Amino acid sequence: MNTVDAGKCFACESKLCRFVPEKGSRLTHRVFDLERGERVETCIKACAKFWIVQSGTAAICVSLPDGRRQITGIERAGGTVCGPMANEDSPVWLEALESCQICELDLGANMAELQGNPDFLRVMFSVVHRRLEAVTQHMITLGRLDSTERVTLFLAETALGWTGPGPVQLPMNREAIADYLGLNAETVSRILTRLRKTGTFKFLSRTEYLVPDMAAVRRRVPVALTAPEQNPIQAAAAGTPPEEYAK
Amino acid sequence: MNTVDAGKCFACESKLCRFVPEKGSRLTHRVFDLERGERVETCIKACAKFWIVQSGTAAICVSLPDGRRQITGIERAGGTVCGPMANEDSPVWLEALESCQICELDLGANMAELQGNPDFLRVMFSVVHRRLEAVTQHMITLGRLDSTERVTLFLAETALGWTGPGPVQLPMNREAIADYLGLNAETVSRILTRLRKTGTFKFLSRTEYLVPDMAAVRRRVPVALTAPEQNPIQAAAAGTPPEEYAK
DNA sequence: CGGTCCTTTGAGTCTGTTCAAACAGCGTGG
DNA sequence: CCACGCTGTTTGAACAGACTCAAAGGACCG
Repeated sequence: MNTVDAGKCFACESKLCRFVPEKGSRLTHRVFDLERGERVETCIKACAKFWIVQSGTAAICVSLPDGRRQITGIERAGGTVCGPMANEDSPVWLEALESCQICELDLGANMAELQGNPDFLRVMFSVVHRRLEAVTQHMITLGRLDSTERVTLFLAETALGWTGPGPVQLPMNREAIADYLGLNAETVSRILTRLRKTGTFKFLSRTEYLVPDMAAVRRRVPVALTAPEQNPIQAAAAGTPPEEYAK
Repeated sequence: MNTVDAGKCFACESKLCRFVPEKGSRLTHRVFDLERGERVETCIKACAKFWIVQSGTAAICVSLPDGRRQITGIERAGGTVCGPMANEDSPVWLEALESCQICELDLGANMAELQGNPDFLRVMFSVVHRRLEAVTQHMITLGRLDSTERVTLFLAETALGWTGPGPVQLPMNREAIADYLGLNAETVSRILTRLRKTGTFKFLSRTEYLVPDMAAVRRRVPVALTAPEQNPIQAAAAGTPPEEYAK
């Protein structure tokens, strides 16, 4: 954990750190380097903290008293998670699915002032709205898709979000996938082998795969598969010249 | 459908109509009286429309090409639904679960101006954030609760949200409950009879019930059951004197 | 009184889970 | 280098929960 290096923030979409009053303060602006499995606890409620995934992949997790766990969201580099997303009922935390750098901002000190700042409010709206879209979509997955459709959809979406070179990297183990899809690890494993055998996906290793025919995958899934896009309000909110921060 | 009567708006929490430029215009500010089953279509995307439930109960519905349906939210009197909640993939509509009065606002004309209005932006944030909380919670229900827990939770939450006199009114049929809980109608019916027989809930009719022992219900459900509460950001956003509108 | 819609109940099936065991990958230490 | 232990994955068999299909029962309305 160390003071932020602005040069590493290029991935950040929300650029929320521009609203931190004293730039670089150790209390209001920190960077965590997490190894797989490590967590950042989110505050119970009414907190004005934000976490921005700079690199790696993190899961937003909720657990029930008896140990059942649901991953309510997966954030890749650039994604922002905000404190108000937590609710008081169950513990919510951010967990690194792979080595992960996470920037934590605490805007509590000047929250009162920011309440009158349209720039800030648009970014906040954008962050929350984007998550609402994702969560709503995932609700349909959990409520109305069978296990094969869930896994197929998950692999397809992961592939569409994959920007790196080479085969798609799966930064989660079977259990994490299961907790995201509302299944259990054995079921996920069984379905993955079935999808491999039918040739829908080509697995190079347990964590690398290719999608030979995305059109065929689309036909196997009852929802539209699109690369994430911005809506006009988000675009307006995020309308900050990136050059300013990329140095 | 007729021009709004301000006196009927007392239930509205967001008071978004104060941002409509020409108050009472038929195009930007309409009221729909819906009978059970009737719908209001939500625009595909990038629309600046809002719907406020004035009375009755409405469901936010999504359907898949093969007819599967998921109810992603239930809004009672006072609740606000906003256009950006729709996504382009699947048709999304608002459906009256019982006789329902819904106020539709179209803020498209002055959206550009409103982007700089902190009052408006705080309300928008509040509306979207409140739904995000509800949807996240419901995701856990769909992903990790078994059918009995889902139905028990549903009845308990409905009861906690019930403000009227007398027994709790259930404004949905079995199929709608099923589509909300990711089950099917027969399963819901079976579980309801089981819950009736074990005495967890006392049914006076198919749509009316009492909760004899809420503490016992809480013990049967693995999540905390609390009456809906506002967080500070929402409170700040909704901080408009209600008297101003109640006349 | 008949018709429609919704609900309940039953029987059988199927999907996904549980429990258990074997297997593979990988880092550590001898 | 190999043996060992750890962790995560795969696979199997049995089970349970939820679904499908079907039929009967109620409530309501003309």
